[in-house]
Amino acid sequence: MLEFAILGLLHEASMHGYELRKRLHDLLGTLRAYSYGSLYPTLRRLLRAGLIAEEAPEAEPARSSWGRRGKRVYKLSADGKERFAELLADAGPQTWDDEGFNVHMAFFSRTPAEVRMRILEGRRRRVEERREGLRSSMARAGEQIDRYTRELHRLGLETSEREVRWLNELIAHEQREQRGPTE
Amino acid sequence: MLEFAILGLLHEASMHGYELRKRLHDLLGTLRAYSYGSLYPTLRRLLRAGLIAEEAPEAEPARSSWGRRGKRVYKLSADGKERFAELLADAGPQTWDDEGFNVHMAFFSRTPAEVRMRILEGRRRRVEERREGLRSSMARAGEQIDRYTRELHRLGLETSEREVRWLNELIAHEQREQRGPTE
DNA sequence: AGCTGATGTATCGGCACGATATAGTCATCC
DNA sequence: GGATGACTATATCGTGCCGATACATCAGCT
Repeated sequence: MLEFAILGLLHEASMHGYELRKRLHDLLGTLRAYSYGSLYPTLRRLLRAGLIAEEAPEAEPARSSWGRRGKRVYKLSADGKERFAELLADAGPQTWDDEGFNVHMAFFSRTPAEVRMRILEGRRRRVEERREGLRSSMARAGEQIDRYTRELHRLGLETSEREVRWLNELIAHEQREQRGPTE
Repeated sequence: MLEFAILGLLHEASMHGYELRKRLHDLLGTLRAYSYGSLYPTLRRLLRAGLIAEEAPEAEPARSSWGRRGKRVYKLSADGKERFAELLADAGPQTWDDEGFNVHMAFFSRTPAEVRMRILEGRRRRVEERREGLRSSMARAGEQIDRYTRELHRLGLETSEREVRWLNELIAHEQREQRGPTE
C-alpha cells in the first residue's frame, strides 16, 4: 500500500523523503502513520526494484570531506510508471479495506472509470457487511450486554450507515457521468 | 494491545485460541484482524512471561500414539491478573488511537472511573485534532483540489464531528454518575 | 554567539498481517 | 458406508508497518 502511495505521489512530482512523508500525511490524514520506519525501507526497496531512481544532486561537488548526506530526491522510473498503472487498474480485495480504499480514492482522477466503479461497489459491500455484523450483534443479547460496548457498537453502526449512503451518492454520480459525460 | 485484549478476555473465562479469536472479532468488529498469525505468537509470549498458564487437559491419557494435539485451554495467572490491572489503569497516548481506544472501552466496566474519564478526554482531544486538520486542509485550496479527495475529507470531517459529539455525551454521562451515582 | 524549531536521512526491535499447512470432528447426502 | 464439505483447532512463515531514537543541517530569532 505504501508502495502504491509513494509511486502515486512521485508520479505528480519528484520529491525527497521528508516531503513525501508530509504529503502522505495530508493525503491519508491520521488514518495511517507512515512513519520513517516504513518510508525509508520502502524507498530502498523501490530503488532496488528499479521502480524509482535518485535524481542527480545538481552538480554540487562534495562540499565537505564526508559530504552533507544531503537531500536524496527520488523520481519515478519508466518501470515505476508501468507498475503504478497496474496498481491503478487493480480492484482486488485490498482496495475495499480502510487504508487501501483511502489511498486508491486519492488517485481516483487517474483511475479508469470502470475500475473506480468496481472499487466503490466493493467498498460498499465491505461496509454493508460491517453494518450487518453490528446490527445482528446489537440484536443478539439486547439487554445483558455491557453499556460501553453497546455505545461503541451504536457509533460504529451509525458510521457504517453514513458511509454506505455516502458511497451510494458517489456511485450514483459515477453512473450519471458514464451515461452522459458532457451533459 | 493484543496482549491487553487477551488478558481481558481470559479474565472473564478460560478459553482456547480459536474461541479467543472469535471473541476478539466481535469485540473489535472488523477494525482489527487479529489473525492466528498474531494470536498464537502472542499466546506463547504470554506463556513464557508467566502471565497465562495452560489448563490441565482433563485426564485424557494419550488417545492415539501421537495424541490429538488437543485443545490447549489457557487461563489467567496471578501475575496476569496483576498485569491486566496495570493496563486497565493506564491512560497513556496509545489509549486514544483507534484500536487502543476500542479495546480499552470494551473493558470500561472494569476500569476505574477517573481512568475512564482521562481516556475519554484524551480520545476527544485526538479526534478534535483530526477534525481540525481536515477543516484546515479543506479551507486551504478550496477549489483546485481533486473532487474525490474533497469527498474523502468531507466524510472524514463529518465522522470526526459525530465522534466528538458522541464523546461529549459519554463524558457528560460519566460526570453525572460521578456526582450522584445513586440518584 | 547560541538557542530553537523545522528540515532531513536512517535504523532498530517488535507487533500484526495475510497466506498457508495440518488435522480432528460432525452432519448430510447419495 | 463413504464421500463431501463445514467447522473447530493449532501453528508457522515472510513481509510490512510501527514508534522510538539518533544524528545532522539550516533558518530565524534574540
